[in-house]
Amino acid sequence: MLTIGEFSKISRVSKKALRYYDQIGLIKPGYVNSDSGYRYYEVSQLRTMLLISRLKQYQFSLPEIAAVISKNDDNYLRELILSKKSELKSHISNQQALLKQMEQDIEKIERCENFMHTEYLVKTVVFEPINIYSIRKKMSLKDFSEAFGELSAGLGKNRLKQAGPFLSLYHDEDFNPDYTDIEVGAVVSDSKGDGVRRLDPGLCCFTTRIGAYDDFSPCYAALAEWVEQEGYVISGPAIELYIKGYGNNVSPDEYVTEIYYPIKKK
Amino acid sequence: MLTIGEFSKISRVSKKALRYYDQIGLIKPGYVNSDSGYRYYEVSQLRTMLLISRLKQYQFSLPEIAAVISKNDDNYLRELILSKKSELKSHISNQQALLKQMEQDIEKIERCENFMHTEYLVKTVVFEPINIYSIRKKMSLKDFSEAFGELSAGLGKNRLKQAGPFLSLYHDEDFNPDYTDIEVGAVVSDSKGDGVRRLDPGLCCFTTRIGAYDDFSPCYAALAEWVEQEGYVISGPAIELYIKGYGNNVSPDEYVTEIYYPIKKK
DNA sequence: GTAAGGCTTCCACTAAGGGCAAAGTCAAGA
DNA sequence: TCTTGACTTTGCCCTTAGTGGAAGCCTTAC
Repeated sequence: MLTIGEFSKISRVSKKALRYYDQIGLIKPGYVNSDSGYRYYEVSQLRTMLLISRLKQYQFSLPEIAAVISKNDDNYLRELILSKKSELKSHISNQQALLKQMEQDIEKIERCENFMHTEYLVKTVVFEPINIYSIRKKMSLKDFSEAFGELSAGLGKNRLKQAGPFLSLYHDEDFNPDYTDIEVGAVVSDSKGDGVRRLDPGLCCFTTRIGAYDDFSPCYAALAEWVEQEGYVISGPAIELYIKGYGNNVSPDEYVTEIYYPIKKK
Repeated sequence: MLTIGEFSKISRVSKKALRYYDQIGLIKPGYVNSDSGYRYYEVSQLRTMLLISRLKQYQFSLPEIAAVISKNDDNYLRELILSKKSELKSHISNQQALLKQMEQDIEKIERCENFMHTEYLVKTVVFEPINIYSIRKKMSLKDFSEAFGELSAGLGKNRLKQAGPFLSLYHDEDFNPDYTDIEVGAVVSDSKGDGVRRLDPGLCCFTTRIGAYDDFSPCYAALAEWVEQEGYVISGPAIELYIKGYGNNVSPDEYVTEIYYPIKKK
């Protein structure tokens, strides 16, 4: 049997962590002296501890690791590693996209351009009423793209004829990235049907953004600045119109999105 | 001026976060009604908020972002982005190594091998006394490789003749990954000199590990199991001998390391 | 027998906010 | 002018995976 210090040294896990793992029931010492409270670990527990450390490297949470250990089912573990693997993969590709953006920003700074400042031409328009088929729900921003899958399925099921681009409306009061009140939709020719409604935002200001769906915030900032300057106020949820996008077989650099804010005079 | 809710919606930052940023002084609303405590933001602050969000994506901590904003120096920002970029790059390559290991583990499970179980042949030997030049200090495990640079420099400066492999000793009581008491050294022919000492661990058990310096824990576990089984106890700090390694112009897969534990009979 | 070091528990703290509650404020409609 | 409902305020506790320190027992070596 090993004292906590010996076990800590061999397994390369801190004593503090070992006590914590004991506390949450992840790995309990083989024997605890009930008088002194001293923990004594079996040498065989080193294997378990090793597995824990490995899974921690793999970004498993402690409850997940505890589940793996208590189940002791290789197939379950395999599934979990596979899912973590794909999670990690998408994480890596996100980070690689970030790297690219960092490089662009550095170039911008080196060209002495005003960092973060992109010009957007803002115009007003009276948004003509359209009929849309839409699904509105609260979702995490991560699930945004999935919603369009659901939308397409709904279009087919209801035998609706798409007559314009996909779009989305941001209804949230009180922004929260994990729980956003979004309505995704598509312009349809029909004016009746399940999920079909009339969209009539009236007077809007809008701007056109060309490029991938990475970071629309500068557009929104530009619109808000314009609204303030021209003495309007925003009077409804923002509308994004995906003029050219994912479905159009063009590269993300050529995506075209129009962003509208319904406005009225102050 | 915008209420916190409007500012939140446009900037896509939660109200909670905005209040928190106000509290820590990262971005304070342009005007606060001193009667009601209501926060009102300038439209122009959207640009600042955008910068904050961007830097947060880049894994800047909030104090780092605050420094960027208060300094308002493009060159400083550029340096910081550059350093975050290289940090992120090494992070990505770590994660890619993890991916590879995950794949190996999955294969192992699919071949129905005992997961995490590698056989190591453990033997005993009387470790003949050697002279080593060494540097002992507490360091983070991340700085481990740097220590060998320092060691090489020290060897040259003290005109010592290297007469054997590099090695390291793990002195820590109470393992702590950020602050480990490690002695890195090299076998030398001289028996006197600054930093030169005699290493005489006596009876040892040891095992040989072939492969990259990624995860030695299974070796340590195997050694500890052997020590227990054979009725010994560990009597000194572990020693790693880098027989073939970084300096030897071989691929990491062919690295050879011997790991020793000084032991005595119980 | 004693001193040193090892072990115990308990409390506070981390980063970046999220959840919730009670209470105060604002603007629009009656 | 009043009321209602939406909006905002502060304050407190909670999150992950532990770290740090303090005060006080317990073991072990000499």
